[in-house]
Amino acid sequence: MARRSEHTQDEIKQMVLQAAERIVIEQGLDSLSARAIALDIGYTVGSIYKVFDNMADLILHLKTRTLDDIALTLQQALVVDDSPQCCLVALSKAYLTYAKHNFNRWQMLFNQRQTAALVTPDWYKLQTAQLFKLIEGQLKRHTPMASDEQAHRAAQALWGGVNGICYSAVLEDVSDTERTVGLLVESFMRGWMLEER
Amino acid sequence: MARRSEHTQDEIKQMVLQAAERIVIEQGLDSLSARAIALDIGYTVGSIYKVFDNMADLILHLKTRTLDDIALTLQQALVVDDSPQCCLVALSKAYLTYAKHNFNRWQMLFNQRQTAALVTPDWYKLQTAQLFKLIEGQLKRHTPMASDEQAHRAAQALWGGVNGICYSAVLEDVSDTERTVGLLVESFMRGWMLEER
DNA sequence: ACCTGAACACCGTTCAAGT
DNA sequence: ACCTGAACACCGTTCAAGT
Repeated sequence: MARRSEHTQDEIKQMVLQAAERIVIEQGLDSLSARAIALDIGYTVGSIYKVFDNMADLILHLKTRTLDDIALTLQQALVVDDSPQCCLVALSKAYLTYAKHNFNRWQMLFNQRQTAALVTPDWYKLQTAQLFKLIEGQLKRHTPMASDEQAHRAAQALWGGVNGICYSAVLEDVSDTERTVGLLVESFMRGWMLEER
Repeated sequence: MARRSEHTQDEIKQMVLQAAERIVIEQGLDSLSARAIALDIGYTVGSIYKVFDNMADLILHLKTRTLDDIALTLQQALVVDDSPQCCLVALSKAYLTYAKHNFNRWQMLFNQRQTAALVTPDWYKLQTAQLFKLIEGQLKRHTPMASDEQAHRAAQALWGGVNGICYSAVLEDVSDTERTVGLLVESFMRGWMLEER
């Protein structure tokens, strides 16, 4: 069989990613399979393994795309003139909205399906770190005298917290999560500010 | 084939749960399969489907056991005479320690593998709600004038937050999570207390 | 009645063999 | 060189047939 190559390997890679993303968005990560992707792009499974090491590798690349998407959404939620506190509330609510509107993609980020075996590569860690940098920036704007280490830890606490609320909100369809997230951010900021430093 | 029944259905159910739990603890949820359980208890897969609807149902029962275990651990972390704030810090750190020491079981709680299809039954929701009640209790002890609704929302924010930090701590092996959790709880409490009510 | 064994429709992954 | 098709070792789930 085989056929004259109609696509470069790089084109196939992009086709695989797009098809996989569509499946995740429409049916969730559990429905993602190499065979489903192959069917979608008109190749056979073997071709997928030419451009990705395995499914875990592919999923990691899907996650990266989603992280990019989230970073973009958060950037757009920032209004330059607003106070740091307002910005942090805005970022949190934008994140929550993203999680609700892109449920399957967002949830994929926290699903360890097979990925557990994989060592998280540095470029992925760097990317999640960049999301935290966004929070750190606002915290340092809010409390300029905070050290890098303090701002870093506070960002970890605050954003980790926001993420946790989103998670339980979505898993246990809790209502009125916007207010809960708002309460966390505002209480935390008020209390953090007052910490002896 | 078939053989004279050596165990009641209820005994088999317990054997299945115990074997499944062992597999999850030792190898993680990804390694759990009906065949592996069957092999372990000396029956065939068919027997599992006599006592559980499907794997999702079985996993839900495993989750319940873990939630019970966590509730017990948290109860033991409480020292009656301590201040509410100290209790909340103690609860959070006990939870974090549990998550680290029982990684596979704890992570199972947040894995939606197949379970997504299932509607979360009320008894499961009630059980998670009871964990939150533990937090709510301390919050009301701390600020007796808070309404039920306020204490509930604060518990949601605070415990959701603690959980989120545990999650990112464990996924991205962040170090020094104890201090980050401490910072969240202490800052939140300080800020919550000062909220106009 | 209880349990088995085999089947069905799926997986991820590999690789000899075709073009 | 590129791609296929079939294979291998797994899944979850069902159910006729044995005891």
